[in-house]
Amino acid sequence: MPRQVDHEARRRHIAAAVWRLAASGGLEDATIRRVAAEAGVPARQLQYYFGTREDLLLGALELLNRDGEAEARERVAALGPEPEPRDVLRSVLLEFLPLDESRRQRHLVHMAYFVRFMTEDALRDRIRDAPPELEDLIAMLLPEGRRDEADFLLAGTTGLQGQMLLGQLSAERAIELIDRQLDRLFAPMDRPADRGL
Amino acid sequence: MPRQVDHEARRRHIAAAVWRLAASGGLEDATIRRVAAEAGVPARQLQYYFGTREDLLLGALELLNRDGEAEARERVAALGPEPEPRDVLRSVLLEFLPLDESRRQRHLVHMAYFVRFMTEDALRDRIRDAPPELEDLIAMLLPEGRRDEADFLLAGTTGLQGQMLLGQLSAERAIELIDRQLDRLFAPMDRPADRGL
DNA sequence: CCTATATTGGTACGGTTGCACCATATCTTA
DNA sequence: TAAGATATGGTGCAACCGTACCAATATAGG
Repeated sequence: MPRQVDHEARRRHIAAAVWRLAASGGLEDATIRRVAAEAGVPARQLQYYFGTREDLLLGALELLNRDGEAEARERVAALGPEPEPRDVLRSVLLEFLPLDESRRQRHLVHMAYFVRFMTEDALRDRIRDAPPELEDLIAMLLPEGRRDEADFLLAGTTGLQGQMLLGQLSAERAIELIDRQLDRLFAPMDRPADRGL
Repeated sequence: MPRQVDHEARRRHIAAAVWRLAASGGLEDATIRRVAAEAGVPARQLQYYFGTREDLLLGALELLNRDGEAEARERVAALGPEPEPRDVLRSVLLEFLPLDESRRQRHLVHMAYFVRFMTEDALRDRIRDAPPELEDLIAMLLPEGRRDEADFLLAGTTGLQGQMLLGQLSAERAIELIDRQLDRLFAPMDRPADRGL
């Protein structure tokens, strides 16, 4: 057999080029030739490692998500051995905000894929399976597991994400808004649970 | 002078074709030739009424926003002469949800423009001026004008919009979640304002 | 060493893109 | 009616697109 090459590494290298282009100009900028130039490899290599352009975009998205989940898990783990539920929840929510370049680019790329998510059935199915567990997790971390508050909390966080990406909202303000909601939801229970349930 | 033509009507007719294409396949599907075919006019006409493709996309967006604002104002006005603040607020928030085909298409198109909003400076400036007044309005409609709650309420609503567009959330559930938040924020004030301020 | 095969390179093709350009038609005003 | 501005139509061009195809290379197993 001929030279063995680390496929995973090469795919990741190419995928990173897709991310950069998609984040700055949308999916339409991620053409095969442009991605190849951005990655510094011959265009033919993209064909070899990903196949068609559709496969390239899908593959790049999958790698992005994998990286994102790993990063998120890492940050939650960094909270220590037995973290407070509130801290875990806060960490999970903050994962949705573009607080560093890594997260910013990731969310930017997700936005670029958004329209395709909605119209192309292949993508649509893939996304409709994951998120219920996320809402479940948030509800579990909330005192008394208030589902309505959990759902709106998550929605609010993704809303803040959008405003931050548009430059309408500072990181400090976004975090402050989330902390205010957490203050309320984790408030001492010596009164009738302010209408959240 | 020659035949006079209703420019505004023609531009709107063409813009509607842009919306349909952008809503179903993203901005990259809104090529000059495709838009022309969708609108049933020669491609040359797009050049005449909009100029370059960039101008076409910008013009189509502007018409979309104008239509959206008009529709929203109409629905608020339909509440009657002296509506309750809560009803006005609810109406404003529901305007962000894709509750009918008109709003659904409008928000879909906005998503298609999203990445460009973030990167192209021309668009970026245009969007950074409008929204503060919206948050102000919401805060004003809220009892005691709690700014933090107002901001998070708007963020939450746009978050629900995204989930609905992805088919993850039903209209009923989204409205229910908003109404729960309104229940809480408009709750009687016989106790110390549940930590919102 | 040698050969089978994983990997790379380069290119060519049919199709589409945005746009500039030229000619024509149509109608209002002078 | 003459004329000139407004509006329309069609075509051509250079650039780019995705991808199929063919050749060359390099290396691991025999």
